[in-house]
Amino acid sequence: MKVSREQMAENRRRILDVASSLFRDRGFDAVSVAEVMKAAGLTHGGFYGHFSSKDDLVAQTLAHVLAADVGGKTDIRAYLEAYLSPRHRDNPAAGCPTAGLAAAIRHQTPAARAAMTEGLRSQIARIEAALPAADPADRRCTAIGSWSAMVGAVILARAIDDPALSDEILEQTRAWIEAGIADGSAL
Amino acid sequence: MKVSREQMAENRRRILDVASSLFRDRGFDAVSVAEVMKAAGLTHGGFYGHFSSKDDLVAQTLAHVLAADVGGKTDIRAYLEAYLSPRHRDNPAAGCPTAGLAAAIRHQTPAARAAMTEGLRSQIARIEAALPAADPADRRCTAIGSWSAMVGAVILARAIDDPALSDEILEQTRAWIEAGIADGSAL
DNA sequence: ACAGTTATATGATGCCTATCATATTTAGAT
DNA sequence: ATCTAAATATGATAGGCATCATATAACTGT
Repeated sequence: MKVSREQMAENRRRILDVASSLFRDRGFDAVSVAEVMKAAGLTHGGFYGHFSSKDDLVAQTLAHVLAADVGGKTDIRAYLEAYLSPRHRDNPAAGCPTAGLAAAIRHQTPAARAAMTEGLRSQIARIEAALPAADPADRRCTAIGSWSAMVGAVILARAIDDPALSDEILEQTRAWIEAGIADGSAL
Repeated sequence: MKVSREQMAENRRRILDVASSLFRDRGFDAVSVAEVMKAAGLTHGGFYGHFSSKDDLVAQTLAHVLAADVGGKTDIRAYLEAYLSPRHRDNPAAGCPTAGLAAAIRHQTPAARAAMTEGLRSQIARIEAALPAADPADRRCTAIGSWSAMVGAVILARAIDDPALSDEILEQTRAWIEAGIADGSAL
């Protein structure tokens, strides 16, 4: 049955929200359109009223979740600690979409790749801004290197079954990044 | 038709080889059992003579490809340069299985996770050994931090559609890691 | 209030794929 | 040489899923 304009907008938002969690949690392929709709409290039929295809949902979900504004000034140490924490590693559904989905984007449509490109660009800028003042070239190098290490560490920590090694990956990567931020940095 | 014992062993090896390339290239889900067999020059029916399920193939493929011995002493600079190169980024099928598959392993069976755990452990050891002598604790920190950054950078570089930014991710991550190796390192 | 439009629901359809059954051929033992 | 068991080929089977068709109901503008 028809619903109000705002209701429909809210439904759409809810679909994108639950899709982003489900995708982060289980990957694009393992989550069916019907499952997303059900999690949003709807049935599968209405899906194509909102999106033209599952690929479209994927792309829009990425744009939605990667646009998630980060508040004001970021405390880089606190961010690092939260990002490279067991808590973040163990909660992909609520965690960083880049860590959860970046590797899968290679197999998605151009629209999805474009969304990830913009997301990455702004994330790098965000980290650059949060870094202690320094030569801008060094700041960018540090921002990119640190972000690569953060994403890589969470992916690796999630991939293995040895809790001690997994914890160590997070902890050592954090120490390594902090060391790189601490010194004057750059070659 | 039946084939010789060695022929069968070679068939099995070829299945694992082509599977490892196909999986790295397109992901576990996007590659069908029939496609793997065809690429190995066989038909789909014989598959279950070699493996008990597709999950079994995935796990054995990982063990197979992650066991790929690395030759002798590694030159860390050369390794870094090759790993963080556009060439490696653009050839996932022949590239590092960790960069290509680590993120997907979260969704695989325990056997697959176990294979990745061992692969990661030995890769860290390999990098530790290749690092310039230093306090062992620092070496381990550097090895883990660097490996996280390498894997993360290739994943990010592959995920985006802007060639310039993608190149920059690789290049800056390389510079960042080299800077970390160069100085006395560690916090 | 009414009519028409439209958001969702219910109910197909058809494809793809993992897995299984059966047939065929030939290596390997006798 | 022959017989048997094993490896692969050919040919189902069945379930899941994206997508589409049609029905229903209720918002919106008049």
